[in-house]
Amino acid sequence: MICSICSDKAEGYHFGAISCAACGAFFRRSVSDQKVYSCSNRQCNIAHDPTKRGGSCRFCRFLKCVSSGMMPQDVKAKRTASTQQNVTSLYRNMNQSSILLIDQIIVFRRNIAAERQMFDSISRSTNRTNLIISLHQEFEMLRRVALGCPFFIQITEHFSIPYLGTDSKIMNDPLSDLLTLLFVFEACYLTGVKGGVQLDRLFLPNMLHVDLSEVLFTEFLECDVHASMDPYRSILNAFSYLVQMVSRSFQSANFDEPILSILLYKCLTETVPINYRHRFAEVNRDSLLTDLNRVDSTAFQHTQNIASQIHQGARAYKEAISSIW
DNA sequence: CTTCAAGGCCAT
DNA sequence: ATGGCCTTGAAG
Repeated sequence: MICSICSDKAEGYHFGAISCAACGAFFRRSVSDQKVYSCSNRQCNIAHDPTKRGGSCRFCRFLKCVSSGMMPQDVKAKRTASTQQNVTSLYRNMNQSSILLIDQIIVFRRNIAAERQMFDSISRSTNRTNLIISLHQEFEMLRRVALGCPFFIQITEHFSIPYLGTDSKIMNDPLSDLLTLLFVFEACYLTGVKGGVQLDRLFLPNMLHVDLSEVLFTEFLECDVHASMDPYRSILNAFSYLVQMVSRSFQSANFDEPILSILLYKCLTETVPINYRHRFAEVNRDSLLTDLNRVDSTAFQHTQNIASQIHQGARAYKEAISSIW
């Protein structure tokens, strides 16, 4: 067997890909230390070369690891090993309605994933025009799926109908705040899961991505004509914040689906304007969170921290995006 | 029991 | 920072 990253002799699977121990160790360090790499040409040769030590480009090596099938989620999966155990004991500690709610959220996220129009280019960066088009598509889809989903209807029932605006107003109604939050949530989750944290790259849910290394991001900002630089400063800040803070937290917390669902529910219900909040939703949320705290207080702490980061990130993102919407 | 793969350690 | 070597835990 040969290593699918550096073509050296492989010794078996590491984090989901056949690789040598060295590339496995490199990948593990990259993820667990949350390194950030950058490279201007992005197609360096990664072949193993015994004559030089540590010579190859880290950005490209990591990219090769990911594209060869290594999964950041698998780092720290085994030794802590609590994931599966915690999920079962989490379910044991919950009442039936909480379990049903979590299942609904899991189905909800899967429905969204199934409905989503994927851009085929996983490895090609986007430009602003593509970004705007994909945002419109994404928000239309989120709106449609969300309003067909019972738990979403429940938490929004006090305001959803009168506020169903059209595109021009989309950033100004409470529903779009929820959709923005969904979008930011999925973007940060994916960025963590796909190793975008190391690549300084924000993955959007439909697999477009935005590079944040200085040169490439400047190109992104300048690729359309009428670019007075000012409004785009906030785009850079917002995107950087999402990658550097929220995606990182997602990656290190490494939640499984039920805990992700609890986090999402917490974020969504908190995004509903305070005088429109649904009483049952509040009760449900508190119940989910106390159950989580009882079973896994570390994960509970993470949900608290990440939730507040997501709220900040969604605010920054909304501001940045509305300037180009 | 054995095997596989993850994390820790540490000389380089 | 790297990668070889060792220990550890889970799965078969």
